[in-house]
Amino acid sequence: MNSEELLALLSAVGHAQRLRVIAELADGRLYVSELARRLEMSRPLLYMHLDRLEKAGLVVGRLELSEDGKALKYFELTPFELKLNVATVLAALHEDAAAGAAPDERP
Amino acid sequence: MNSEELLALLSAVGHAQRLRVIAELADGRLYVSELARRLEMSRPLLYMHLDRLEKAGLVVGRLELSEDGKALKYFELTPFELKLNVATVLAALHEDAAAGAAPDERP
DNA sequence: CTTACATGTAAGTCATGACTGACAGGTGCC
DNA sequence: GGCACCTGTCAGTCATGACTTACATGTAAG
Repeated sequence: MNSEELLALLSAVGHAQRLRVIAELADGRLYVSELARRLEMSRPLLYMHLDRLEKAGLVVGRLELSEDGKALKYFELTPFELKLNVATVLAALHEDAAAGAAPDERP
Repeated sequence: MNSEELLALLSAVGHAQRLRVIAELADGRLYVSELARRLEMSRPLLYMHLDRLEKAGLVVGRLELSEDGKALKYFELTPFELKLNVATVLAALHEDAAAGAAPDERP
């Protein structure tokens, strides 16, 4: 994991609203409108947060057709586990340097 | 750990510059001006980042007098370790709710 | 055909965090 | 005194993230 991925993850989780989104999805998947109602949040705003979370790999969204033909966009949590300490930070920056110095594994 | 503390921690670490600060301090403590030079960052800016890190409990600063009487503000890393997953998030939000509902442990 | 519910996005506002430059002060050294 | 260091903070700019309102689309049910 490089620093870009690490930053995406940390800055995604490091926001009060997104913390609530994660908590709400912990019980199981939900579609966007329903989730917006539960969190009392406007849908466009929720979209942004879900975008952020999805880019960080914390949630995945899937558009589905319900039995009665309605389109519903379901989001569910991706299991994640990160041990955050000094070593993690150093490793991420280290990986950046390695990638920058040697973009390809073997010449 | 409640959500406020969790957010402080995550948003503190979740920034490229502060990642570099942490990495630089990993080798040992440094005083502000020296740290600013190494990171090629203006001192006022560095102060802000150090503030943020200190409030999150990731670093501690101590003003010391060198042998020749110069005042130096040394910063050093505080060992930290956080396991970040869904359970952590839920626990933090849970703690908020508990504190809000029952501010005192026993009546 | 209107109501109700869903997705998706564009446009614009607003607050905040990130950053700069300039200044105040203090000490030691030549 | 003047230079070379340090600490600390204020005032201001700038970019970005967070947020709202409004609209376009589609389907199903009454």
